[in-house]
Amino acid sequence: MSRKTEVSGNGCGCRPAAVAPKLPRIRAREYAGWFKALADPTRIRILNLLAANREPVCVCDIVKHFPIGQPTISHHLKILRDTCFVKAERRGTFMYYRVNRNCLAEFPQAARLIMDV
Amino acid sequence: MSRKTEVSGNGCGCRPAAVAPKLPRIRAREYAGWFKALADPTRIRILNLLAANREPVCVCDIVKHFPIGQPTISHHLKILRDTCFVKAERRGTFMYYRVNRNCLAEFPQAARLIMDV
DNA sequence: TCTATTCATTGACATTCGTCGATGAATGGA
DNA sequence: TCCATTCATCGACGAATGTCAATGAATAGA
Repeated sequence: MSRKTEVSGNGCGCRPAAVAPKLPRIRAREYAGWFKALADPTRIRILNLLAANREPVCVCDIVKHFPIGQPTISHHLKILRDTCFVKAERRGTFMYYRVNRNCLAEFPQAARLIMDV
Repeated sequence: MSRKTEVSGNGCGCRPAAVAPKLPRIRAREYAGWFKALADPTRIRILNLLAANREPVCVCDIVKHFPIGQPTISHHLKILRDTCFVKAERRGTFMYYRVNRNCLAEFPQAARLIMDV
């Protein structure tokens, strides 16, 4: 019996085999999607602006606070909408955005699952 | 006095001006860096594997649980090291990695600052 | 109906990212 | 000293990302 075919999972048997990750691939991809949506300083500050305003804010008022164009703001808002970090509602010509606090509230739970506690 | 030069911050004065984001640009960039480090399913599962193992795990044992090559695992580990999500320690030829639980513990606080609560 | 305003979408571009194969550095053992 | 093993780094590649200018869709008001 060669050393290559040993039992414990690693070649030499000098240390215990490592436990596999417990988080399913599907959920890892879901969490990664959430984090990816927040992996941009502009999106974080858009979220923070919406959170700092009690009332919903329309896109043109968001644009005023950033040095980037309106299409880019719309692009970021779409990403935040698709990950349900913000909600949108239209009033006439305007689109009013507000933060979805429930969504961010799930972060501690996600952190616990990743950290296996 | 034209409507363009009105006082309240938006052109028509029909709604209150939006409050600016409170989170400083510097901190937004810092948080985005943290989230970016977690914005990949493989890195999340590497973190979860390290968390599921009480003892530090060497790179070759990590590699066994993923369908990607060792250089790519090393690349991900470097990103997690640079953002201090994991710590490394060498023992002879081996590099042993373990999770840095303090770092993930700061997430709820970051979430609160972003959400302005 | 026509015009102005608000916002989303498209297409393009440079940059960044995830992955790989190849190679290099460090360590331990023969 | 030489070799085997472990891990990091480099160079390259395709895919995804952030940004913009231009355009389109929807709505309100004249």
